Amino acid sequence: MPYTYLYPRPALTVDCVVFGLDDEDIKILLIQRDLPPFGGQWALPGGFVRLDETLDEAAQRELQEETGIENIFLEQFYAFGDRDRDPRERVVTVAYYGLVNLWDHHIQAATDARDAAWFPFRQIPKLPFDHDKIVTMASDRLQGKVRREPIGFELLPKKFTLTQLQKLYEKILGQPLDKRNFRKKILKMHLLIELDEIQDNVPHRAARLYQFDPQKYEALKQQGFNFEI
Amino acid sequence: MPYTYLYPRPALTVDCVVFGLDDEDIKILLIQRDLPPFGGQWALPGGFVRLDETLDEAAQRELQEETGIENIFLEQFYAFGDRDRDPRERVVTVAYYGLVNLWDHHIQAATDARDAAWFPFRQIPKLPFDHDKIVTMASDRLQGKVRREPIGFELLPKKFTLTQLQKLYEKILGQPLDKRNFRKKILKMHLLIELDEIQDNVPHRAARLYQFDPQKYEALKQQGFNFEI
DNA sequence: TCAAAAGTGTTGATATTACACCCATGC
DNA sequence: GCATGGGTGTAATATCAACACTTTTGA
Repeated sequence: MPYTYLYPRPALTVDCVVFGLDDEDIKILLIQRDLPPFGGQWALPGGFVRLDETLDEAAQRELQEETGIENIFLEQFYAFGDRDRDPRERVVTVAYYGLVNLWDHHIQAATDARDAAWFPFRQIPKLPFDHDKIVTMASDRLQGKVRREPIGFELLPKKFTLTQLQKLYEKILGQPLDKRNFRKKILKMHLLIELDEIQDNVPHRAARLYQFDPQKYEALKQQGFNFEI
Repeated sequence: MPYTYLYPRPALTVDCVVFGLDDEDIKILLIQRDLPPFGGQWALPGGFVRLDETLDEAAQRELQEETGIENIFLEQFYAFGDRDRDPRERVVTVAYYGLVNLWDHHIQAATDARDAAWFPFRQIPKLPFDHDKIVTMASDRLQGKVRREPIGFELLPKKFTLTQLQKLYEKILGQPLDKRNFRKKILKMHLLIELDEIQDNVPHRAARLYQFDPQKYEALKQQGFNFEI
């Protein structure tokens, strides 16, 4: 069922750079392409935008279809439109970055993908198209975002310790942080609710648990408060 | 000469939010649409992306065609893809913001536009499509950009005074800055070359002229220097 | 009693803000 | 001599970076 237009149009796709965190390295989600071009190669999940969905919806859908991951934090960051970025024809892609923790999200390959897997960020294979460029830019944007907006909390369980939070920031920012200074800075923002609970079943002194207070954050933001780590 | 595809495609356009500075307010460049939809209304310059040009090229071309402004600083900032943003059909637009000074760039209406004109930023008419949203987001992005990258210098003549520079930042940021602190901060960066020249033909004490040093900036940036005002 | 991580303050350096007067020039 | 903008310094405060030991707990 062909579609005809008066003028030629580029194809429009979305691509997703999803960063994943577990106890170790930061990882990135790739799929093994099933179809040409670059069949068999590992690449970013993504695909064509349909007429009945927004760009954000297209990104969430493609991610779900190709990797099984649903309903995660995804933010659009750039449209890549170089002439020859796709060997088949002119394709413009709108790129998203996302962030998930690896405990809550299990991947499974599906549509158009033989396989889906997490790769340690420093050991990503050479990617097809301009996906290397997309990944680099996504990483930069994520770092900026995570410093300026409290999105890191989405990766932790509801109740978490300050050390867990610090480790998370160290992994995303790729640098160690001073424990005392980190705690001072975070607590001074008054965005965390100190709970009357402590860790359970740990083979050492149990740490106090905290909870992020999104309402407080929204309220402070109204007043011009700037989150910054 | 119709073009046929196997699957339907959204149309792809670019739109430009160009901010202009002169001695007074900050202004924004609009065109009066000649064709439907919204013929006769003021809107952002922009148009369809061709197959043989990158997104950046499309933005520069449309701007040139519709307003006569050429070869300016333009940066892509977001793709807008809501389903009903265009009443005709599904159109995704990649939006750019730009910055020019009003002395060097004279506008003239052309293709698809009856007229082109600068509107004071606070007196923009109601715009069609989702152009209001695009303008708001462009303004936010521009402010972030101008604080973190020395793009403000592009708006001044090659040789400028510190007061000119300060006035420029005050207009873009929409807030007054302290003269002594501003000068301290700027000079401490060592990005300005102090010239042996002073202003000419001014009815008061002539101010020293400075010049921005882009090479120095690139060198410092390599070393992790962060421009920030 | 040992291992493992939790928790906690101070100090010096640096950056930020607020603020007011004299200077040079052209008219 | 006056109007106009040019140019300059300091003190108080806030922020940031560096740094090490004691505490608690379970095994």
